Amino acid sequence: MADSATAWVLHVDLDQFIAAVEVLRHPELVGKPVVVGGRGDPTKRAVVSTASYEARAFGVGSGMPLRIAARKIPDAVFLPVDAPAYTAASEEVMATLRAFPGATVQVLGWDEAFVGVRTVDPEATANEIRAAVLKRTRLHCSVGIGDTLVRAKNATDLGKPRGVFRLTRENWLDVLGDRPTRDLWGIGPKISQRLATLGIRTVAELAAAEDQVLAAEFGPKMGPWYGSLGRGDGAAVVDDTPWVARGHSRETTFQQDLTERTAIEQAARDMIAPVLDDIAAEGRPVVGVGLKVRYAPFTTKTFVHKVAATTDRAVVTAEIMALVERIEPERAIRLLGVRADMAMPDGAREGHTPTRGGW
DNA sequence: TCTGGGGTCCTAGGACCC
DNA sequence: TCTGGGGTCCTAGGACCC
Repeated sequence: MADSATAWVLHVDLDQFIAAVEVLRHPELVGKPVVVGGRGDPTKRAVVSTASYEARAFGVGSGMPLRIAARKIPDAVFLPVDAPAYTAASEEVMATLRAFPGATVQVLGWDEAFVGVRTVDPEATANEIRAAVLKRTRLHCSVGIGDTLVRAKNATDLGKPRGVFRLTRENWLDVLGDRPTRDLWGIGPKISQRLATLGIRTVAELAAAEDQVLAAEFGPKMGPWYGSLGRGDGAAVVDDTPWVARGHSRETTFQQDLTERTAIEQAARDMIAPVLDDIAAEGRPVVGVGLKVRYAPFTTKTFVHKVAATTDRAVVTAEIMALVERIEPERAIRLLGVRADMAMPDGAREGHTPTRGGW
């Protein structure tokens, strides 16, 4: 009874993570506009992974084509994506979080995680975490505090950079009520547009919308789910059960569109190998395969096929190559993707949301 | 201005069965 | 000639996230 601490959800999010990692090992880049994306060549087809705050001041941000970024900042520093370096930095950050006494850590990506804690002063705990991460990794982060996962996640942006912000049932609508629904995690451009056709434009309007109305437009699960996002409701307990991948894939956008059948087949074979390596590393059988093809300029088709459980690389390869046969040979190919899905073990964590499996 | 790569989950519709 | 009701499985497509 002496313990008056209560359970809180913290959302820890590194500031400009990828750019920050690059600046750490290239100290001469401090204060410069740094743009990380693709192979670091702004004349190629690729997009920005992360831009430093200096680059963002010029209007460059994630998802923007590198060509456009180069036009906006001709003398920016362009760097290639170095996934192993970011994975290593990420593991240091996550280890720091897990070392926190009593913390439950649920990783969401390279640069963010939910942390469940019991504390009387969540702001103090958040700042202790920020200090610990900075000390061990020299990386700055921001922390959102919430009484649910959704509220903690939405709070983080309000604290950025290098800050802390708290969102609870009490202040949720005061802070976010007048904002567009697009600002919410899980509401993208398409859904916010469809919501607008129902007369729902703000977070407060979404929070007040009836499940029945939302279900009629978006389906029995997604409709009510969007309503709960508007209220910030949902899970309040951080779940650190290990995540089990559903499948693995590779996809490639060609610098020049492919038109030759043999070139397409060779590209597919080249992409299958690393997928099979990923799957072999998990030691689980393949139960489905898929193929994605983008016909230039921008029409995407997918083909999927269930297969009897197998660990035989030749069988999986043959199944995918059979899908390749369905590509229309007379059309130019801009993108090719191959995928394999694995059998799920008993007791694996269920996905809870459409946004991302596992939270 | 021209749009990456790796994931996850939901919905609609057709096939098929009883 | 007109044609039920419920259920499951599968495929294709769409939407979102980092």
